[in-house]
Amino acid sequence: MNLPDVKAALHAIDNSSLVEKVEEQLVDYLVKNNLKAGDPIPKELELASSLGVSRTVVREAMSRLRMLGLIETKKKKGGVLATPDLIGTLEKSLIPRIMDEATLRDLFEFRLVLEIGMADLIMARVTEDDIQELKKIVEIEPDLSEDLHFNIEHETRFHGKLYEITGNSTLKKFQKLLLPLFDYVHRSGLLGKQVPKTKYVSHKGIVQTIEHGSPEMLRNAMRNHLENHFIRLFS
Amino acid sequence: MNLPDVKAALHAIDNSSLVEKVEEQLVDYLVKNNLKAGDPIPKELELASSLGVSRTVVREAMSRLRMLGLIETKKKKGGVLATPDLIGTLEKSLIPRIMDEATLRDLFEFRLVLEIGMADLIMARVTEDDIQELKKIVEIEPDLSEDLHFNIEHETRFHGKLYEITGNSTLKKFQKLLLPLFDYVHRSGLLGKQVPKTKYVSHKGIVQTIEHGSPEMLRNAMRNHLENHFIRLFS
DNA sequence: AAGATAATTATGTATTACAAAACACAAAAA
DNA sequence: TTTTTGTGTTTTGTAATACATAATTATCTT
Repeated sequence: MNLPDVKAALHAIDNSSLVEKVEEQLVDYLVKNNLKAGDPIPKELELASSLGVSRTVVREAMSRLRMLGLIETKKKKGGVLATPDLIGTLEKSLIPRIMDEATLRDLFEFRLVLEIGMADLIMARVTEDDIQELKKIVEIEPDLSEDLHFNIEHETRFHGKLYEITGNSTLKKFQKLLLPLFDYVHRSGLLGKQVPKTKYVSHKGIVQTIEHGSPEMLRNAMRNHLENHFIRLFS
Repeated sequence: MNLPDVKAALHAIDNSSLVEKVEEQLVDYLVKNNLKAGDPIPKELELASSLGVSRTVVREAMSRLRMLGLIETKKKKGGVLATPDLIGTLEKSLIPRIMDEATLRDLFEFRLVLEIGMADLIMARVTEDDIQELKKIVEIEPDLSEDLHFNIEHETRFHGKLYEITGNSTLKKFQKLLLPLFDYVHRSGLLGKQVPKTKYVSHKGIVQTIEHGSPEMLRNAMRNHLENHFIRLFS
């Protein structure tokens, strides 16, 4: 009897706690009843007696949903459905030194993928003002030899502006979220050694491409700009 | 006195509940003490008395961390630090009908960005076996006129395989997470009307590019393949 | 010495009690 | 009449206690 057979024959025993079950039931309730933001949720005591558990358990489950931003509660008023903040939730569990290396590497790649892939959004939505601001940023582009910390700050400001131009605030928040992680990954030696810093397409080059080029050209420029990182990944 | 002044003069009162504060303190504790996966956490009663709150509050806070996968607890043994599952956490709060439209649109774009940007990962890591499997998938590429449901399933299988080839399992999980959302966005009329389906670069074309082309060519092919979606976005 | 049994310890669940905020509505004051 | 003030009620937030349950350790029996 091989593994799939076993799985079919035996169904997994329920190892979850009451809280987990109630949590599931609650989400189920929200979805099934087609509730939308602002709609009220039954009182804790109602839920407790409906589900046949103590208020303690209901409260723990609701506490979890509250953390996800799925619900909000007020004294006397009770709970209402809210619109959760995806990225904010992610933030809570993203603690570099705790995460396993595979995921860290994955997220590092994730950034590269995003920055290349967002070229089309940038080209479609960039404004004259954006270009002026980018120019102002790259005007003071630091030399490679200069202070590393300043370099990083500059990098962040430039790339951050690019994310902003996409007009996709989820994307932007995601970037902000990943920032502390890169610092960590760089330092951790997770990606093999730092390659000798050659400069490929510069920030100035990217701005020029945005101003006068095409989405395709921007993708290529961005890919080239990130070459150092790719080398470390694929070596 | 205008608003910024007020903000500076008056700092916002602390409106957070005890549970939230304890939650924060706990995460702080984990980070500050440089704990790594498997390291034990103080007992609930210790924490309660250390923090000067009831066990109820400590348990609610820990329940939240447990949900994030940040800690695990066993009877008699107590709690230990664990490695959280980022995407799994996201999954809990990603309920399409509850999310606001702006975020839904953002996530729709997110997918397009990813699929174009991951060309380099694909080209760097694709194997002969992968190509054979892709060929087998596109062999039975359905006609546009055929059953819509089958079309969607086919789309999913093809693009899912591409994510898999990247070797980035976080990316793959992310895709899986976003799947139900696209269904919803398509139906919701959130993106203006469906454009008349023209076929641009086909799945077959993409496979050919992967087999014989360059990363740059794959990015372009992918961009073209997704043209229908981009049109809806930018119109 | 091996295995069964009991004691111990920490988490999981239930119950009760009360504090704190939000709301409703009546009573008092202008 | 309108506004303020008080008073009661409801529902969540926190605390305290008790006991159930699982895992570990110690103890006992043969």
